[in-house]
Amino acid sequence: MEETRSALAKKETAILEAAKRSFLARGYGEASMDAIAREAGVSKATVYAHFASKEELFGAVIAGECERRFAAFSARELSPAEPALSLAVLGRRFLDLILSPEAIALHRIILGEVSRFPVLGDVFWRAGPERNLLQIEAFMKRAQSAGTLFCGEPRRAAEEFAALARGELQLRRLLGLESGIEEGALEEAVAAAVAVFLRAYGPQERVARPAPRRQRA
Amino acid sequence: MEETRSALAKKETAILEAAKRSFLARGYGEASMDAIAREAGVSKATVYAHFASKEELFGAVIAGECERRFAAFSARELSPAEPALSLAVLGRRFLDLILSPEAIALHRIILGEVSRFPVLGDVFWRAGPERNLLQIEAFMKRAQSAGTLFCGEPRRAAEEFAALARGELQLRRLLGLESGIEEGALEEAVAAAVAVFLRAYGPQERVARPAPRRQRA
DNA sequence: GTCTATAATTGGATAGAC
DNA sequence: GTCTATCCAATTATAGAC
Repeated sequence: MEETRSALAKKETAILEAAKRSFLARGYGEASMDAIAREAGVSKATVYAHFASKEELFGAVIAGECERRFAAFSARELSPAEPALSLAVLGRRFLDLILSPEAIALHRIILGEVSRFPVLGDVFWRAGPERNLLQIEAFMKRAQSAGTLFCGEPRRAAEEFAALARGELQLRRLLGLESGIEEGALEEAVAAAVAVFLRAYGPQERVARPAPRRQRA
Repeated sequence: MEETRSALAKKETAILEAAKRSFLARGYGEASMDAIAREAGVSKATVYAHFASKEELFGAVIAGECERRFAAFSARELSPAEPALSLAVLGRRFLDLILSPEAIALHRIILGEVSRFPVLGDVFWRAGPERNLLQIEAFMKRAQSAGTLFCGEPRRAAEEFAALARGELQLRRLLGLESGIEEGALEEAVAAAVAVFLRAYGPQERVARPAPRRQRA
């Protein structure tokens, strides 16, 4: 019995793995059930014994991948006492997550297919961006309570921080530009995002700036 | 002769228009040359007389659409004397451009197909985001010269402002969430982006904030 | 250049034996 | 559940007449 269940599970896993590779590499349209079956080492009929259609297999792959990829993101242990440091760690974690080649591939697929499978939009949003934002928001709230950040609504601040950290990096990766990973550039981007965020909401007092020149009345 | 040229141009235009509608609505994979020819009112052979392949037609459509859509964006006439006002106009213009249904559809297609047609990444980047950023950067430079903004490198500031204005709005549209256009929300998003940008780089003097509580040594 | 008709291939899905 | 073999629809691309 266990042997049987194990064998079944193995085949299903193999199919899902092969499907994941095919879909992420080639997109829904170009991935073929033939190729998936071949790569999984089973016949096409077996694939259809486990998944009623190509669309269902696709949905299972994408939903699983969304859940798996974004589950680990957390800001719980970051201390609000030193916002500069914690935000830098948080920003770096965020970028590592959304810029990974797998996340980029997943992102591309979902955006490319969301008009055909509208439910993917919800699934992805809730599993990915929304979860990230909730974590960041929780940190903002703690920092505000601790008196180390002054950012008004934590949710809005979380979106602003995420937007600053992302900058144009994510879009450039999605477009296939600068696939080469420049470690220094990532650190620099995070540092810049933290700097501007703290200029706006940080605790430091700032010196007055020269008043703008005015036309005479 | 003119009749002939006009007729030829008309057919080519009709093909391009039909192809644009098909590709933007259904994506590359699901759009068929049959449907495009039918919708353009010509035979499939005529389509192939003008464009050697489906890929070539797709490339022509996308490149043309990128150029056409983003060409008008400009910040040249915005005055740097009143950064709050000008940034609000600029941000609103930016959002109107990138959130339009046509831009969203174009974005989806390109991200979905860029792994198959890598050149699309460059074409889109240069025609769209890069052009927008150059306009914004030019404004930042002028405002900095005028002494109304203090933002360091204008290019970085431009990316930050664009990121703040975009926030999560663009992603949510791309994912098909909140397709309903809420006019108020747009204005609010722009106002928030301008506010945080000016908190970081604006000319206003700011009051000191209470120092964070510290642990005793 | 344009059309009709068709070739050639591909890919999703299934029948039937085991 | 799994396999082999096959059906059927759709699609890209082209041949040949005008």
